[in-house]
Amino acid sequence: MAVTIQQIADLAGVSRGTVDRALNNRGRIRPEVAERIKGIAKELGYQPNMAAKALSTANHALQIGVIIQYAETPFMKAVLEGTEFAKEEVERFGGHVFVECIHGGDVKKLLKTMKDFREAGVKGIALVPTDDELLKKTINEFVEKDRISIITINSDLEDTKRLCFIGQDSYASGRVAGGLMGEIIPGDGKVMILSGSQENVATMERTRGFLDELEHHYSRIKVLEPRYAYDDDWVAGKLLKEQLEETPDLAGIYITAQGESGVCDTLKKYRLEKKIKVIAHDYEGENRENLKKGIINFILRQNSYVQGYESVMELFHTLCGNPTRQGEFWHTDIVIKTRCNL
Amino acid sequence: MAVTIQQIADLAGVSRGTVDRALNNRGRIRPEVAERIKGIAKELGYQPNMAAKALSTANHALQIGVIIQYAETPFMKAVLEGTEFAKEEVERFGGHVFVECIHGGDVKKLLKTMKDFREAGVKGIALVPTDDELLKKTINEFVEKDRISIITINSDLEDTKRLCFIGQDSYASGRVAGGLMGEIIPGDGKVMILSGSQENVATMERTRGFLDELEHHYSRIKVLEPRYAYDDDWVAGKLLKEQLEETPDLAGIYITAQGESGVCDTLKKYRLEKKIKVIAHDYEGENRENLKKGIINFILRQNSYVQGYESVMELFHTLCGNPTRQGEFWHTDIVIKTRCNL
DNA sequence: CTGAAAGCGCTAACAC
DNA sequence: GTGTTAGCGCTTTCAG
Repeated sequence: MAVTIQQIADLAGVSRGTVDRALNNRGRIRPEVAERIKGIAKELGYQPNMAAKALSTANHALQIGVIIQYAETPFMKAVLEGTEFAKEEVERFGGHVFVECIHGGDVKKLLKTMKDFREAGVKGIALVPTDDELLKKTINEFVEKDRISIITINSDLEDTKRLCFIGQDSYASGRVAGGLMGEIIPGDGKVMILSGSQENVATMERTRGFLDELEHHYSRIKVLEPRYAYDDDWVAGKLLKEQLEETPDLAGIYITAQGESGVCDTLKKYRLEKKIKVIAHDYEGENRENLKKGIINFILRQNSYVQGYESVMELFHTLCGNPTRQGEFWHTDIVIKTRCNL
Repeated sequence: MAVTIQQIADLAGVSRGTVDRALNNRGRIRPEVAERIKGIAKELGYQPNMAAKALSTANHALQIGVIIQYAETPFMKAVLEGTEFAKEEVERFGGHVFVECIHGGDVKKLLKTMKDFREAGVKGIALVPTDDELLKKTINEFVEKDRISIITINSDLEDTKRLCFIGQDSYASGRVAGGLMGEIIPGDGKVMILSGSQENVATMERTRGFLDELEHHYSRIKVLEPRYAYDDDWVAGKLLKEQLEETPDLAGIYITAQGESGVCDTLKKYRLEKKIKVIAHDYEGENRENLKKGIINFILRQNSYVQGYESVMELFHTLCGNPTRQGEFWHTDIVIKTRCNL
């Protein structure tokens, strides 16, 4: 049998209520008593019973909020599937999960939703952030003043008091892309990098990883100057066309951002889809089709579903007294998809 | 607020106890009353509260057993890590998880442990099975007579009453291996398949998937007759040597089973480690080193950790009244590992 | 066959 | 500051 607060109370010669106050830093207790109780709990290896905790607090304290920006994108839709699944699980424990979708990036709406959640008594929030000073401040305020736990999904805000970040290691995934490219194109082939914009941290990191890997292990491959398509299919197609005119013997394309369909269409038009190797990110939407058809050779998946699922479950565990399970950074697997493991 | 048995009881004009008997088929209740109660529960969309269920039954009904055969192998060690993590989570809910390791394959000991678990009051068992008639019978008996839920890990016993199977789709992973090999060796290269034994279903399925993929999409690649190393490094090395004498221009090796180190050592001896591409399974033990060094080009990972973790968590959910989350087959992701995502 | 009531471990409101 | 107590929703005796 696991140790209970009653046992601690008996040993300390106090009541359950006092132990509860001590162990949960609720105040209204003499510091030296609190210390003594904590000592006994530690000695006994006390672990709170999550079922009991959930049962007794579910109706007020087990409320979790999720805020997804860019909810219209295929990628975030997969995140949402994960949160929905987690929602079901949490609600089976008597908790509540509120999911708010935001179209595109809209920090104002994000902040508004955070405040609404706080009013509603939410004790943990998982959100897809954007790099914004006011948002950072608000996060810190929520954590410190309101004791609301916050998790960043997909992109991080490192210099905040958030509980943790769940997402992919962009640099590492870029390196994986580089390693794959190195293997599948000729040793002295030419490679184009088609990126999003220089403001986007994630895609810049991917690019950096890609370059590092090729430089260190496939140094004879020639990597062309990155071009930026600003996540647009049409621009991506156009940039590729221009590149092909300059570099008719192009061997591979690494797409770090959106715009994959534009690339694939252009390749098809020029009948180059079997000749030029393509590596892209995000196993969602049209990418799946293009992978199946063999136009894209590899897709590096972010495991977005897992991000959605784990962010909610991590908050759930935290609220039930189970400390963080993975540390500050929770990097999801870099899953490589080929035509064969669709 | 979620619906509770009390609400159902009120509506049906009976007591909580009666509702409990009806909803959990405990008998000692008039059939027509039971039906009526079930009807009301359904209408109301009743979902039992897992926290309450866990709290009230933890000490007798939330006992889970895990039996791992071949526990000495690196692969199963990873499975064990997953079960240990799950164990902690379950025990935080007041449950109990007993883990029994078996050295090598030992059905007698497996059966003995199952019976011990049953005596101890265990209500769910996750086990790594071997294909054995008595084991199958015992599983069915446990499920039907003792109402103990059973999950098979890693390899399946399809024609039994087990709750589900958690493991990898061997055929699919073979196909992925084929697709990768097709990309990284020359279009008309020669490939060797180094397998375990013809009795091992999983490795035969991998081989079948590998062959299918190459035949359909890389038909000019020449696949040599499979050789069987019986999971032995020395034999594997020897078979490779023989193959190299017959086929000095070998371009790739697909290893479906154990014996990878033997292959890598031989390749190093002949200074062929950069020339011949190697694809293997199981990201554990020495394979990691050999992948890092570039001797192995790709490892297809089984996600053994996940298998261990999810098997226990699935039993936990089942015992807490949450129905199966994934269906009869729960195929874990086929994770491709390269030097870059170690 | 059915109802009543105790209890699982923890929290929170209320006394003192 | 500290103790007491009434729940949270479900299971499980024990009466009837």
